[in-house]
Amino acid sequence: MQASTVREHLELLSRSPLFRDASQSELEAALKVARHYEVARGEFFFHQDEPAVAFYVIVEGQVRLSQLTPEGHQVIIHFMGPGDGMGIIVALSNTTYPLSAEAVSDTVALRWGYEPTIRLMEQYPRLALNGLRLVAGRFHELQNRYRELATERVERRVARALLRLARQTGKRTEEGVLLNLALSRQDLGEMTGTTLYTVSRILSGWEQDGLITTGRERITIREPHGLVIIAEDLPLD
Amino acid sequence: MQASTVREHLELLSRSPLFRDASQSELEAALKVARHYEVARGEFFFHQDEPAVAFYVIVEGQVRLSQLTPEGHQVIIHFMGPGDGMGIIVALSNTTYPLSAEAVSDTVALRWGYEPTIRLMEQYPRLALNGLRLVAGRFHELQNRYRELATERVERRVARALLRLARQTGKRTEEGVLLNLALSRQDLGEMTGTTLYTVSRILSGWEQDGLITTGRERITIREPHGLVIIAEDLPLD
DNA sequence: CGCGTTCTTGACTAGAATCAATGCATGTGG
DNA sequence: CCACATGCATTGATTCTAGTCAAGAACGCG
Repeated sequence: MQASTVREHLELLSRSPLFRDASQSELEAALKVARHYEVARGEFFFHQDEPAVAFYVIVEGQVRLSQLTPEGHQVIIHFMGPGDGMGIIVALSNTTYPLSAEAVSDTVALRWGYEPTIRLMEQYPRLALNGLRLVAGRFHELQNRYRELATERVERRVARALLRLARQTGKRTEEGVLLNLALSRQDLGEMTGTTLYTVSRILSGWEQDGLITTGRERITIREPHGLVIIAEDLPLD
Repeated sequence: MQASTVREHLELLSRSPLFRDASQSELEAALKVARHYEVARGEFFFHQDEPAVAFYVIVEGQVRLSQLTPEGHQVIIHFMGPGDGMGIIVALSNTTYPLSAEAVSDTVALRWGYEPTIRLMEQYPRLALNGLRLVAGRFHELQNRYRELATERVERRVARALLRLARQTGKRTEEGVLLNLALSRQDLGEMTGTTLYTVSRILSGWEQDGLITTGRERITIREPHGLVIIAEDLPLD
């Protein structure tokens, strides 16, 4: 690896929540046992139910985490971008991956195997604690989405999903906030526990109201505030 | 604390997943910084959105973990019994509890504060790793339930919930497996993301088919196999 | 330009929520 | 021990959200 790349990676790691407050030497020790790993668009980092042998921190690109039901329905659990870690939890628990990780664009990541990770964590307990914290946040989020799914209407869930995506991967344009991500109606349905038809109807409605503009696998949010009103079920003024 | 109690606690901890493979000295160190904690039926260990200051391992009794939506709907996330740990995740991430923990029967627990826990974990990385593993399992389960909620019908979800509860707190009787837990239709609804009316209708149906017998806050499963068939959507033979 | 996706829209249906009335247990106090 | 209050459970009638199915339009790519 080139020196400049190493420096970039160190820089990225230091900004990644997993390595928060880690010293320079810890970062270097971690990076030393990491492998550079590239995955092309459409390829998988790992599949559901495979034994978990490694965890990854994304350097560049975007990854979709999804679960497949025995009946063949897909459920999208999360999208991830640079700095995010995948599989941290399971790589340490010696089980199988509970979901599949697919690159939705060409993706570069750092990869840690099981043994090195364990050694690293035992040596630097801070990393294990950070891992726990990180997982805590993810857990927290999943619980909230579980609650949403149990108690809220589809329209609110879709509104929330869009706002979340906007925060994660939104890109300001003069039109509004563009979701910088190939995102089909099907995908949105799988994220919110509904069908592509219902999503289509909802988006059409919002487009009529001027809240968003849509295209094939493209959505721009013109009035984030309007979506917030729907997501939070506020009275319209 | 009496010596016999200490011995019991050590015994319990050694069987608790959090302290799996821990040495006797680790257990003793952990127990030394723990506090005995009792909560009467109907009282709370902690409430949602309070700052997380401690985690607990249940010694005796049963605890219901639930979330309250801004609109006032309640969602039951989990029931816990002896040996289970609550708040492990958040107590280490210095945030707030994402849910409330209510004792559904008089409950005895061990309690660890934030500082001692951190020190313990830094000293014995194994505990942090175990914590991670534990959370991984819980995470895994929550993901599965999220997927269920997104893709499955109410009847299947209720069937699964009953089977889960039977595994956790079931008690064999000559009638079948009794759910040893005051469990109202409302509770079941909040566990499965539906209403008490729908639950009532479903249970009535199953009772007609001879799968279960019900009473006020009491359910006995006569034909677990029948429920499995519904839960897994197997063809009936 | 033709082809495969993705998206839209309409008609219909079904599953489940909501509302309302009533029936049962359980525990309480006279 | 009975009358009563309270909370839990059942059931029916109705409504409505969202799923299903079908047909065709729009888009982007080779």
